[in-house]
Amino acid sequence: MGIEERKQREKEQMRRLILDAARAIFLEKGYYQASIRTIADKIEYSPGTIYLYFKEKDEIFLALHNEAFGQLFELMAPLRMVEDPFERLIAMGRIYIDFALKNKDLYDLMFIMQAPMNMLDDACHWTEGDRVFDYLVDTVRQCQAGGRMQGHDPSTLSFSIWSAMHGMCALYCRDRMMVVAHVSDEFSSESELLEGAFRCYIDMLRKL
Amino acid sequence: MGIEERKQREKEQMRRLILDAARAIFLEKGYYQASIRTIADKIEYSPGTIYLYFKEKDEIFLALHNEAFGQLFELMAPLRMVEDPFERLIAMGRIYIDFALKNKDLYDLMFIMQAPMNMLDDACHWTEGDRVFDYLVDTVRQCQAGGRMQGHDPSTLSFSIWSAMHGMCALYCRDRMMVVAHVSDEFSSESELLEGAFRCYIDMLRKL
DNA sequence: CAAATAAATGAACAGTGTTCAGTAAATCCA
DNA sequence: TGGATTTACTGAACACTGTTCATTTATTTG
Repeated sequence: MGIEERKQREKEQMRRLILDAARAIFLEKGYYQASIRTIADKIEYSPGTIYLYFKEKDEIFLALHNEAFGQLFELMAPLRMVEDPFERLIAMGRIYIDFALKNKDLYDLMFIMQAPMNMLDDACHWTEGDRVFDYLVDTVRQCQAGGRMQGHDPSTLSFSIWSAMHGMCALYCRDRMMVVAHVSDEFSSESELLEGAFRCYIDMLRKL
Repeated sequence: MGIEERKQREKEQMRRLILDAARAIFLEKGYYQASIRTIADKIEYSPGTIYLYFKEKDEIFLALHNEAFGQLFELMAPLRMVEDPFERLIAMGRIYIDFALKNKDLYDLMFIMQAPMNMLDDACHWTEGDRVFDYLVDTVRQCQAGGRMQGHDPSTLSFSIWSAMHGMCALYCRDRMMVVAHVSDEFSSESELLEGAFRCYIDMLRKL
C-alpha cells in the first residue's frame, strides 16, 4: 500500500509550501521580516507546525540558499558552450555579477549572510560553494594550460578572482557604493560602475 | 558659571560609558548579543537611560563604526612616509587586509553590516567611507601620473581595487573561505590564503 | 526652603525564535 | 465497524528583543 509514499509526498509538499512562503516574504521584506509567525500566517498554519518540518529558522534559509545556488547553476550552464577558457572565465564573471545585480537578496543570502553558514559549520563542508569554486579553478587551470596567467597557484588565483567579483557584489548589496562620486544610489549608475570596474579587472587578467 | 559646561561634560562621559560597554560586548559576543539590556546591565543603568543618549540602537553602532574608522585612519597615517605612489598603494592594501584580519568584527561593522548605513541613508553621505576612498583615488591618480595603470578612469579603477581587497576580507569575515581546499577554517591558513591572493592581485596591478 | 527643571527608572507594548502539553485527525488492528 | 494507537497540528507559554513613557528621584534655581 502506498500510504507511506503518500505521507512522504505530503511531507515534501508541506516543505515546499513553507519554503515558497518563506522565499516570498524574504524577497519582499527581508530576512528579519520573514519571521516564523509571518510565514505561518501566510500558509495558514500555526507557528509550531513549521518546527515539524524545519529544526530552526536558519534551516529554512539554508534550504533557500541551496535553491538560489540552483538558479545560479542554471544560469552558468550555457558556459559549457564557450570553448575558449579565458572567454569562459569572462562570461562566468559577467553572469555572476549579473546574478547579484538582479537578485540582490538571494546573492546576500548565498555569499554574505551568516544564517546559512551557521547550519553547516559543524561538518564544515559548503557543498554549493565548493561546486562553483571547483568550476572556477578548472577554468583557471585551462587558461593556464593555454599559456595565460602563468606562475600562480590555480586555487589561490581563483580565490583572488572570486574575491574581486564578490567584492563588487558585496559593496553593492550592502550599500557601500556611494563613495564613488558619480554614483548616488541610483540603480543604473550603480550597475554602470560595476560594469566599469569589471572591465578594469578583465583588462588586468588579460595582461597577467 | 560652568554648570552648563559640566553638564555637557557629564553627558559626554555617559556617551563614552555606553559606547565602551557596547563595544566590549559587541567584540566579545557579537551584534545581537549586544542588546540594549546587556549594555545597560554592564554600566548599571536602566535600559531607558540609554535612549536619553542615543536615539536608537543602530546609532550606537554608527558611533562605534566611526570610532573604528578612526583606528583604521591611524594605521594608515604612516603611509604619508611612502613616497612612491605605487608602493604606497600596495602598503595601503596590506594595512587594509591586516586590519580586517585582526579586527574581524570591526571590519564587518564598517564595511558589511547594514546597521550603520541605515543611520545615514537619508543624507546619503558616508563621510568615513568617502575619506578612505578619496585617499585611494588620490594615490591611484599619482600612480597614473607616474605612467602606471594607464587608460582607466581613476574612480572606477579605485573602486575595482577596493572591491578586490574588500572581497577577500568579506569572504573571510563571513566564513566563505573553506571552499579553497587547503583552508579548513584555521586562522593561519586563512591568513596565508589572503596573503597569497593579495600577492596575485598586486602582480596584476603591476602589469596593468 | 519651595518650585521648577533635569535625569533616571522600570513597567508595558509589540514583536522575536522556540518548546511542549494538549487536541484533533488519520491509520491500524481485531 | 469500533476502539486503540499513531501521527499532525495547535496555541499558549517562555525568555528574549528594541522602544516608549508615566512616574519617581535628584539637581538646580529663585
